[in-house]
Amino acid sequence: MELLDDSDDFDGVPLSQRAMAARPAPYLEGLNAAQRAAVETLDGPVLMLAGAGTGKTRALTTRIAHLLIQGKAWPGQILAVTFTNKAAREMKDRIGRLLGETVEGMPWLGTFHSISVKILRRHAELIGNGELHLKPSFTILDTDDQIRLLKQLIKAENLDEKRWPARQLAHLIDGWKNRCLTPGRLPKGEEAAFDGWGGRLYQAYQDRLLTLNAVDFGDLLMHCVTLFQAHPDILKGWQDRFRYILVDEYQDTNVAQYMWLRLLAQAHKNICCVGDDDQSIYGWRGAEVGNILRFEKDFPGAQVIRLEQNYRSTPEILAAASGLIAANSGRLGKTLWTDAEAGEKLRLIGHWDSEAEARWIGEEIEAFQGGHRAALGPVSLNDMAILVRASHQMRAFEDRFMTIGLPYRVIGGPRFYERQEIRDAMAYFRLVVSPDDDLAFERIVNTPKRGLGDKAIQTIQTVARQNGVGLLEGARIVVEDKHLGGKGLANLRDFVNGVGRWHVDATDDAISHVELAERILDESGYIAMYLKPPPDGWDEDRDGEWPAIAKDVEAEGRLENLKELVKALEDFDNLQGFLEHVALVMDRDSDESGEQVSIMTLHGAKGLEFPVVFLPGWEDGLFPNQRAMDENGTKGLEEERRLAYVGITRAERLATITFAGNRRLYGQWQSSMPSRFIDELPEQHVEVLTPPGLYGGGYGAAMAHAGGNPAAQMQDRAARADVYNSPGWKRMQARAAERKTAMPRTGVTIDADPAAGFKVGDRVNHAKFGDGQVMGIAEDTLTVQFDAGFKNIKASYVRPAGDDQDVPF
DNA sequence: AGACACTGCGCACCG
DNA sequence: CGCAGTGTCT
Repeated sequence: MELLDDSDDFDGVPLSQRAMAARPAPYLEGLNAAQRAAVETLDGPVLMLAGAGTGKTRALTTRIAHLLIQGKAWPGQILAVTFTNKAAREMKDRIGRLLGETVEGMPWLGTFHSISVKILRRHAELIGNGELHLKPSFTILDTDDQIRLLKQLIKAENLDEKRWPARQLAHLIDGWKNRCLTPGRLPKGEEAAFDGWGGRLYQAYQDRLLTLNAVDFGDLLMHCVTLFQAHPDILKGWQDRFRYILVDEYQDTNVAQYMWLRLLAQAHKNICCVGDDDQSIYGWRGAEVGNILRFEKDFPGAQVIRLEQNYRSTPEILAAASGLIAANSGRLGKTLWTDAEAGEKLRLIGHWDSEAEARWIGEEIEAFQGGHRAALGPVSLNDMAILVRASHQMRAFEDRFMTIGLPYRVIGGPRFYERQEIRDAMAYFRLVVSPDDDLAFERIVNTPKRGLGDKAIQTIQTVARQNGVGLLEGARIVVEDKHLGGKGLANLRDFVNGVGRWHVDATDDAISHVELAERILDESGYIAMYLKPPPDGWDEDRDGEWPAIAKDVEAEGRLENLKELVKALEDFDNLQGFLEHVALVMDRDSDESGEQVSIMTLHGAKGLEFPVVFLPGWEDGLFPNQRAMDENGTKGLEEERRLAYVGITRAERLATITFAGNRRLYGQWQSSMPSRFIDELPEQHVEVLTPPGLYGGGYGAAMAHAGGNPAAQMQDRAARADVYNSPGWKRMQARAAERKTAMPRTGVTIDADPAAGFKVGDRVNHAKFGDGQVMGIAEDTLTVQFDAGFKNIKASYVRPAGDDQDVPF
């Protein structure tokens, strides 16, 4: 087959001639020796061990620019793989900047998944089981679809969904796919997983995916590998094409990705892998640190280049991080160093509970922002981040920051395209584009409510199966033959006709795909679902059009998201192109507007940096995470330690570690011990803070004990336990216990006047939402109408409007 | 079919 | 605690 005929691979003029004539290689200036070696060692296998903050991305992008400028390869002959879309985007930007122009001609710079899709689309018909095969138009299922599908299969086998949860099976199958184990390749022992049903259900799932013309994320990699293995000629074509291969975050590759890379690199061995074994934090989802540790064996003659000069952090931060990670075994070993001047020690502080922790961090952030920490000067909110171990920790901060009106942004969490309304809208688009997309049909046939319940769906399914057609076509037959009665039938007819109409529209140039999308969402009644219905007796002819008002704040947000979705369509030529993009790439909306503190998980923070970093929740069980340790023993603990290392090394100038004595878990208060990682921090680089004297001398004294004798604390865990057995600590616990028992579980507040004297109609002020009016009162919660809409808010968070006093707390 | 109450379960995460 | 999934009622 002809592989080199694609226009997208070779557009753009040879960069080599143009750029080389003009300048002698200014892009190499300012690189240190190691970086320069990493850039200039172009041929043969190279392992770039790049510690945190050592200019890895710079080396990588410069290397690509160098390849292009030296004329070693065309843009279309370089394969550059990243893990996240964000990383891919950033690399594209930076290469563009290096070359002084936008490089549209790097078609093979992307994530493992996006590149795999491109490859698979060209050979889809070769993926199959003999009877069925994929079509190039295959859809990519996300986790949600995957679970729904598995649930159906488990049901089909008459298994109890409680005893065999689909989630668990999904996990199992993902694990197999991560290791490139097709159903046929499962080792004997493993197919018996899931009480003996594992192998069988896996096979059934794969078959079902084929009939749906669909793949899941794991398939993208696995199918590529099996394709390459079964068709040497095709593999050869791709090997010839990709003359140079670069891989970012190599320590996070799993077995499937490793096989994928090896197959592609085998022929010419021009592969450059970049990674840091100390930052391997994805073992729990199949990443193999072994891949990076084994590189020199896999690629004999590999050159290993170490990037060890750190340009990001102060010596204190580096020393603390290095001291911590030294406790891990089996490292490749790196010594980060910096010539930056001395900065501040890491700070360590304990708090009574997670709320106190959030409160304190909030105050610190405000103090930094106001410049009240002289050493740093005023710090922008954008330059501060809170990095948590588990996402549930975020809530305490959100609550607190909301209360004090501190702008924040949560990074991670449910992503844009995972939201219900987006997925619904996408299902509409999918069904319009591919009428036999049964999963899309199932998702939206009764959304909005069309009076089609379980029974109606079953009828449609039966009819579809009898006629050997998809569900939409089945529904059409149901409508024609009137297998259904009453309202449901009429609604189903409208629905089927609507999809038919839109499908025609989609192939018609008369209407743009953006307009079409709006039309679909409108005519389907989907938008109306989130709008206030007109009152009874509202007559459009007489009263005019009922204005579009969202039902509530939540609906308002959803409508906003839908608007954004439609707007995003403008960047594409048609719906198909958009759907393709969204399945893999669509990120959450990143409104970069204004100054905001970032809150994110440690996993989400990898690759980022902030001048000021807060690391809350350093308690045994939470961090290191109990489950990680239970399930993976020492390996799990070491991965947690690497995560701690990643966290500390995000900080440029100041890192603050905090822990709380009590934390709510599943709604229950639990007390906990400070993290064992705290013991592992080199004491000379840590300053133990005494918390503000909220609780009198006892607590302060206890902390002073911890701070005054760090050595004792370091050497002997029992000594640290002493801290928490000190009289002050005990007094505090006793007092808190009193408060807890006084705080009844029934939810009745102790406050005699829970609504704090507010009555309906009062004007109130809230730190974040501004002025509003009380519309309703339930116990201690007020319903307040702000400019931003209605909010339910605890009475203690608002104050009478115009009252200049601080929020009572 | 749809609304509502009740019960049991669970926190990493990117494609 | 918050959610999703189930059961019960109208």
